[in-house]
Amino acid sequence: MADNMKGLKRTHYCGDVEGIGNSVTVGGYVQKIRNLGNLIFIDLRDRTGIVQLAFNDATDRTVFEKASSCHSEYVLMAKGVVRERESKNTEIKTGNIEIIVDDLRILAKSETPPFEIVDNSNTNEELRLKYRYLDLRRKPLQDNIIMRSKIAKVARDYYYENGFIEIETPMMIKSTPEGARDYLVPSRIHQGKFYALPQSPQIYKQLLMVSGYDRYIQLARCFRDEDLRADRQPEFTQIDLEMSFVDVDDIMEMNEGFIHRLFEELLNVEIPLPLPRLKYTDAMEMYGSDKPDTRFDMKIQNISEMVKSCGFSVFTSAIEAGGSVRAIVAKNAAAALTRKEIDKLIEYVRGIGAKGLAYVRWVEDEPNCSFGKFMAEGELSAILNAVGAEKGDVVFIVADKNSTTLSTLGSLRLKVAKQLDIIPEGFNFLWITEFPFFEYDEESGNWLAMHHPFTMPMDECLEYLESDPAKVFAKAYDLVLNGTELSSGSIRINDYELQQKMFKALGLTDEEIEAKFGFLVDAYKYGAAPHGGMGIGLDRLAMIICGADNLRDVTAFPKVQNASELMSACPADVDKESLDVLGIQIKGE
RNA sequence: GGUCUGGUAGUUCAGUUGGUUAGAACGCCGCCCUGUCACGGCGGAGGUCGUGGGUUCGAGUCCCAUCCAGAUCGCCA
Repeated sequence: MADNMKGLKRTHYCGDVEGIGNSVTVGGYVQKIRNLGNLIFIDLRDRTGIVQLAFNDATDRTVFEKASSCHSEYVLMAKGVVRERESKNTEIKTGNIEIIVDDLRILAKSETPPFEIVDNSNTNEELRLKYRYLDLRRKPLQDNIIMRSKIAKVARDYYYENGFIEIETPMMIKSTPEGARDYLVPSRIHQGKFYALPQSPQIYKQLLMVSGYDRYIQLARCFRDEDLRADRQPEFTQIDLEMSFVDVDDIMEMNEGFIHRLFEELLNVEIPLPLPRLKYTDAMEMYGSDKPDTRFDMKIQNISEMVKSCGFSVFTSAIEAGGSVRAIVAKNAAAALTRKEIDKLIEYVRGIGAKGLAYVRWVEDEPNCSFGKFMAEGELSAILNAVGAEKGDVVFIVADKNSTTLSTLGSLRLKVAKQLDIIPEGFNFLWITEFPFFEYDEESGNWLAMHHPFTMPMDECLEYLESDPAKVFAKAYDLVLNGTELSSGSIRINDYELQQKMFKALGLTDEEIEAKFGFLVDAYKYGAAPHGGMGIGLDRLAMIICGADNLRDVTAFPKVQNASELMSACPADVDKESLDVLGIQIKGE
């Protein structure tokens, strides 16, 4: 039987113990025992840190015996007097003191854990996830979870102070088949019908604007039944907000204020405002990505003009077909990128859809060029000169249709930068603005909405809505941090007539409109102020602030790559009776 | 869904060309130790080599299948 804590009340967290001569009571887990025979030290750990308990000849014999019976991860409460350590430990906050214990309670014993609870655990993550409740005892993980809580607090503080109202929207909603796949929820009283878990509270927050709540915020749980990534979990949290009587700049300004405060309060980092902005089209031209990592340069350069009449048919035929030839320059990379490394990169770009990769590796006096024999006298040096390449650099060139050229070089730019380890530390924010409204779908030959169909086109684009969809840009904006899309938002259409026009432009019939968005469209018949908003990915924000490279490290109970959770082993089978009640039959059974 | 990588004591790993009793460190257990903080010393236990087939006189090692985990592309705002 374990002891109880009768008569004891915790006075300090382990990491906060101080004041030589004070009588203190602490509680925590046994991190480490050093038993020297007639002298025992126990490192006691709680979420704030570690304090050393000491048991020696001044200690009561029963207490001493009890201390010597302790093992790793036992849960203890100890009362005693703080005194100075004979030799200090400079590694920890409480390293100058220890507690001479006169009352020790073993509140819970522990089996030897399947892995050691230490800061630098390199235990296989699979095992740690199975015993997540033990993994969560480790300080690095506790620090992340606590940091995440602080982010949530700053968000609430900031937006509340700016007049936002927190409103919960439903978790069980109508499935709206657009974008990602929904998780469906069956119901006993509606056999054959399903709720869906929200991919975002989008429609509800717009309705809240129709209802006049003016400024809404929610730390909203969202769900998407898609494959996972390091920065993608099937359930995640958005700092979701919506504002009325605003245009693009108002929303950006409000959220820049949050970013600034967040980094100042939590990391003591000053983020200069306003945050830089880049139009979508320019981002694609320069970085081949709508979420460029702008912590390093290596911009994409268009050399189509220079090579359109050169002797290399790969270049010329790409241009003749309406495509382009573009290059990036990896400065001082020739030594690091050997032929073998470059061959791997060529293989990589083929894997992501490019036909090939031309390169110039300038390591000796004469540049080594993969297409040199096709170039006339002076052509190569003209190119190198134009892209700003010097001895020691490597130039990569892709010739293809524009979208492939840009996306390939965009990915390659990131890959090469990581490989060369030239990405500096820091927090680099960037707004991407003026997204194209429509996206041409080559398969169906239709123009599809790039964002959701309630996004407001830019004022000056309205006239092209029917005549020239390619010229229509949206009042949509993404916030990018270090190459990660942190947030996405837009101004919504608040005009019923315009919304109808928009649906027509997207080729939706009245029946489809009614079935998909009936109640939302109807709501706008009754008047809505101009409004818009965005959702900031709390998980991704936490990941970057904590310096983690995976969402699992900032999520208390994360899912693994196949969307299952290893600790509880879910999803799981349910018994036949439960399915019968729901009127569900599993295919093949 | 495709491609790639990994799975050997509790943990992290090593394991030669296929060869007889599968090793190390940490952890764990026992004994000793009064100033440790990676405590130290002596001793000990601990393995269905992910799983199932196959090749072979013989498989941790080779082949096939499968499960689990990760990375990446597809997918995804």
